[in-house]
Amino acid sequence: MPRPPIRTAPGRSATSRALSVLDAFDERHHTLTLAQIARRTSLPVATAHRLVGELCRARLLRRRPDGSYEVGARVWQLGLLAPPTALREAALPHLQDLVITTGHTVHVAVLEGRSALVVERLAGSRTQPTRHSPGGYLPLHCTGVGKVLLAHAPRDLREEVLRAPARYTPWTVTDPAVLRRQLDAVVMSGHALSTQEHHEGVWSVAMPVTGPSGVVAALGVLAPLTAPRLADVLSPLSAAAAAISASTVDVGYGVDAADDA
Amino acid sequence: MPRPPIRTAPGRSATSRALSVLDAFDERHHTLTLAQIARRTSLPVATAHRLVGELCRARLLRRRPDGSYEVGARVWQLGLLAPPTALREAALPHLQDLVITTGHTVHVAVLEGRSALVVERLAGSRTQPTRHSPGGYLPLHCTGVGKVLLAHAPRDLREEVLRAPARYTPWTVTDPAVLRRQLDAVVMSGHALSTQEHHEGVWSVAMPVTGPSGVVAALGVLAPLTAPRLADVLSPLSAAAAAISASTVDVGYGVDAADDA
DNA sequence: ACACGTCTTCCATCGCATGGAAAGCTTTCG
DNA sequence: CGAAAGCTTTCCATGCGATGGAAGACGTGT
Repeated sequence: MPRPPIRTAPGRSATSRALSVLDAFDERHHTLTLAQIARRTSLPVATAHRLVGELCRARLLRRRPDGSYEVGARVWQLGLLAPPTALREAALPHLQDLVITTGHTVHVAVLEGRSALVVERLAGSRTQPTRHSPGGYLPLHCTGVGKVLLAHAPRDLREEVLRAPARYTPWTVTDPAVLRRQLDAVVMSGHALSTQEHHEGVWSVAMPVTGPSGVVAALGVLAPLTAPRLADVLSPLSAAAAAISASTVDVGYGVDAADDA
Repeated sequence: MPRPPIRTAPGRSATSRALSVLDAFDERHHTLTLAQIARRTSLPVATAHRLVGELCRARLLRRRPDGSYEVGARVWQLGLLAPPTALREAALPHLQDLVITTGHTVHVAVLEGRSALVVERLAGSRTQPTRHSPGGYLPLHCTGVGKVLLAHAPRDLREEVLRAPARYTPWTVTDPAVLRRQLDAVVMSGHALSTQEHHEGVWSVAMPVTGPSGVVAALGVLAPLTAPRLADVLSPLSAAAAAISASTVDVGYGVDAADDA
């Protein structure tokens, strides 16, 4: 019997569909069943089934004994080649120093789209095993690291972000004019401040980490409002930022080696 | 003018081609140009160009200012969802303890195909900033961690690996019968030994890390031949393996939460 | 036993991936 | 300085293979 013509593909390319399967996984969904993947990607089950099979063959996904799927170790391996890893390696020892000297939580972030991507974060008290926000995003306009990155970002991105700054707390600054002035001050002074603008009861200072070609990341310290003076943090923060900048010089511009077949 | 019929696709699926582009990147090639990618994947330049464009749109690749490509931060983020990350987080504090008490280099590895995948590695002397073999592979038949993993692996994998054990040093054991006996001993004794079987001048001991459903990883200590007695290492190694096993219990079987659109 | 949800296989249709060709561009060399 | 070599990008006619509805197998709950 002739089958009625299939409603066929919307417009997305074959590859983009396969990749959207990967996007179905996130912090809250480390493992998914086929049906869940189909729903979350809005793909027909049959199509999802085929794509998932391909991704498993490429080891980007792994089928678990119970039949569900998880992100494969291959992705982790590939991720080690991405820029955040090199920065993370370079920064880690200095982050530890900074945690020890300040006693507060510290983190490093890079500019990623219209957000700050947290590359590493170390908690202040060693009692807590570092709930890992690494991999998470922070807003650019109301966090210390975000302001540093935004202040040194291209003009157009800066203006785009200032167009509609989201409010997180009663203290969040949402006036573009005020923010513009703050960002100019960040460039001048070399550090950025945020006081309860993202989370109540928390303030942060951040400074830029520079590479061969300008600012590549931001280093920030988080402290409770009750914590003493900014002055106590600025000096070690500055030292750590300089140290990371120094060890980052030879990172990122790596191999240019011979060609290959 | 009518174009001669295109030689068309060999047989690989569209998706597999796109993914093969990712495989073009490795430890020695953090950044590649379009032409290099085309060569390394054996794809026509035009095809590679289109695929690379798609991967960039999905943020799995990033175009660098100089025009070349690198693995994108998105891959790093996805990699954080993969099993090795959870294991790594759980193991790290205990690895540090073990490094301090033994003074030697330690590492954790999981079974990946026919190799041991190194999940984390910490150097003994703090002078060296840990050349990161994380992400690298070790052979199963001639390393401490490899033997532990192989000894607890399914029968068929075990036999497959024993079929043709590669020689790395004059001390590498390549006799299947001897290896079989060693592996049985590993299961009985709870630890595996390798003396110069992989690298000359280095011996290693390893023990299994267990999860809810058997052995999930191996914890190993590397030491120079000149280092003193095995007995000095066994006890702290055992303690660390137990500690990691304990904190790994709730890892891997995570969210089974509500469904989703 | 029936209803429901999941996973898997099958296959007719036509959308879109494909790759040769040519143009624009930069770098290297004589 | 002009030519040559290499890299990147765009174009588009062709037909391959991605697509998704349907049906069957399986497991589970009522």
